[in-house]
Amino acid sequence: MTTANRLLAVLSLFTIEKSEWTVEEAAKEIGVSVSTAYRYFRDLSKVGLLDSSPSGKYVLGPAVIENDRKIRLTDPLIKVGRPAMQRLVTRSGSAGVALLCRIYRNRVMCVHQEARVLPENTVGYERGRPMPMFRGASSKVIFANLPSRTARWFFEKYPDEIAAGGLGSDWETIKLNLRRIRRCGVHITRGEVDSGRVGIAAPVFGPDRNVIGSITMAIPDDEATPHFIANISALVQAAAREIDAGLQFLSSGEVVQDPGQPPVYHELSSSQDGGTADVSTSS
Amino acid sequence: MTTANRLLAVLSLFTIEKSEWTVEEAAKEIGVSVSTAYRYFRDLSKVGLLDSSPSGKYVLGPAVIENDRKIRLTDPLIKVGRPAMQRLVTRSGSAGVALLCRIYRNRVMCVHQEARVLPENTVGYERGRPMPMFRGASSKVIFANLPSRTARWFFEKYPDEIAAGGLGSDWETIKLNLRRIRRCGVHITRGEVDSGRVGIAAPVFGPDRNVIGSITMAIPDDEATPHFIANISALVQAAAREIDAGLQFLSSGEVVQDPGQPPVYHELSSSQDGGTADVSTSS
DNA sequence: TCCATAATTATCACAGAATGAGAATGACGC
DNA sequence: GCGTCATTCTCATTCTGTGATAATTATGGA
Repeated sequence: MTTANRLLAVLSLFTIEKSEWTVEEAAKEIGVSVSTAYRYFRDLSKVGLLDSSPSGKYVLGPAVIENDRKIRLTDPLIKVGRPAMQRLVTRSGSAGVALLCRIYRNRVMCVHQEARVLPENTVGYERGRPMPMFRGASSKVIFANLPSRTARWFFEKYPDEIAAGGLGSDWETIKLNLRRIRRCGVHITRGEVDSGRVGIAAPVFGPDRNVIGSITMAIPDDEATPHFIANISALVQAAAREIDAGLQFLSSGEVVQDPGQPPVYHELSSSQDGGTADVSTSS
Repeated sequence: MTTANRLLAVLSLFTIEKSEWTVEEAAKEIGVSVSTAYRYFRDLSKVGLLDSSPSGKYVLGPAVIENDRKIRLTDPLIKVGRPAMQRLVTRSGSAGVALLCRIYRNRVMCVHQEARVLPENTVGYERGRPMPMFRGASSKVIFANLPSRTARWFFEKYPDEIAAGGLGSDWETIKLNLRRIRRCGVHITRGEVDSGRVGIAAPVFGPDRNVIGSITMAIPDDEATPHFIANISALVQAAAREIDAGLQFLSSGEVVQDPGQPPVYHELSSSQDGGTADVSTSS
């Protein structure tokens, strides 16, 4: 255990379940003396990552919120994705919510959401909440588009979770299911994450053509007529292609220090396979 | 410079202006060898605070977003403030946005915002953006309610900024202005932060009766009739008192691990001075 | 306002851990 | 497949973080 590790371990102590720590608690948990723990807490507080609340309790500090804003404003995926998502939500005419997710250490995490009506009808894929890789449209569509050896690695590490997600128990079956999802271009699930919600997701690819995340519309059950779903599937796919293109553009034209005026994307990316959505519901 | 300090300094390198760093750049900037910088980057990436994007560039990582969610879900101020703000926005009938701000190292920062229509009409007090202490209703109302010696300390450190904020150049004048704001209970500014917007703010006090933040309605200019402002002022004050009470409640009944059902607050806090708003516009 | 108690910082000798340079490995693009 | 760049490994040296206690500073109650 190095100093840096211990310092960061302190930061990792702060969870939703236990969001307040005293210096002594943390010292015991990490395994350092109280003196050292105080130094850690002081240094972390100095940069705003921690904040001391009354009576010696510490909590996560304002720098976290500030850093979050930095990400919101600079992350290429979010920067490119936001306008695409706004268009998606508007065009869809749905009361649902659009989600932008990305891979995060064997998990999937929502990094942005857009909706016409935002009274926080909290959805399972809440922003910042790590979600499993094998449940829900947003996750599965990513899983299906991973490089095959990566998918294989997941299978060997999490066979039970994959089976529980309804993707199969043996590698051959799984491979078939994943290919089907990949071929389809979108993936649709019903009530896997939130009961009463249908998720329609398409993969998002980075400049190197590897899947890096997904974009999803989560619509209420009662909107989910076949026709509406077909419509949204096309829109979701179009948005995904739009984001792909935007990311590619950003990574090529490296001169993106101060985005004087946002780059203009094709209204409907007419690239190779951005055609009609091959709708199919999978358990 | 200690190890912890250098490690955290690396994290602080990542700003909106320069959101991508290579290991070598950072090594030079911090003043360590490349080997060491790599260790730092590795440790920070391991806990998700950094993330390596292609071609050796690093950016802030997903743990930042995750931590932000932890704060949103656990910070007492936000937890208590959110429902109060939703009610405020609904009752106000305004197309404006409600802001919850808190003190942050000689600055003021918005930690939550609510609105009926959320098409991101970005307001100056954007969530996570540190703002000056002497401009705008949200800031000034906090400044005015600081303990007098703290206010004095600010005066000695930032006399020019205070003067620029229209609060006076000499301590006597400033003291009078601050008292006036304090007495009034709300503070109203026009176009100080965003042109075309009127800010109506009330202070929020912690369990120890010290000001810890403020709650604000930022409404469009054309809504700002005297009658409407009077209305909103009362609502903002009510919301502030509601939050005070909620914080007090939380800090007393420490048994708030799993909030089975949210505590119920008085619909309109009928406490000591929660009466009519003494509306007055100041520069 | 004062004191009592807890929270936090300062001190300092020593152990041990971080450091830096360069080699070795790994990844990636062409 | 090769060349280049990114990243990790190795290891001796030394410098820095550590821990126990003391000193100081908040904090809360009477």
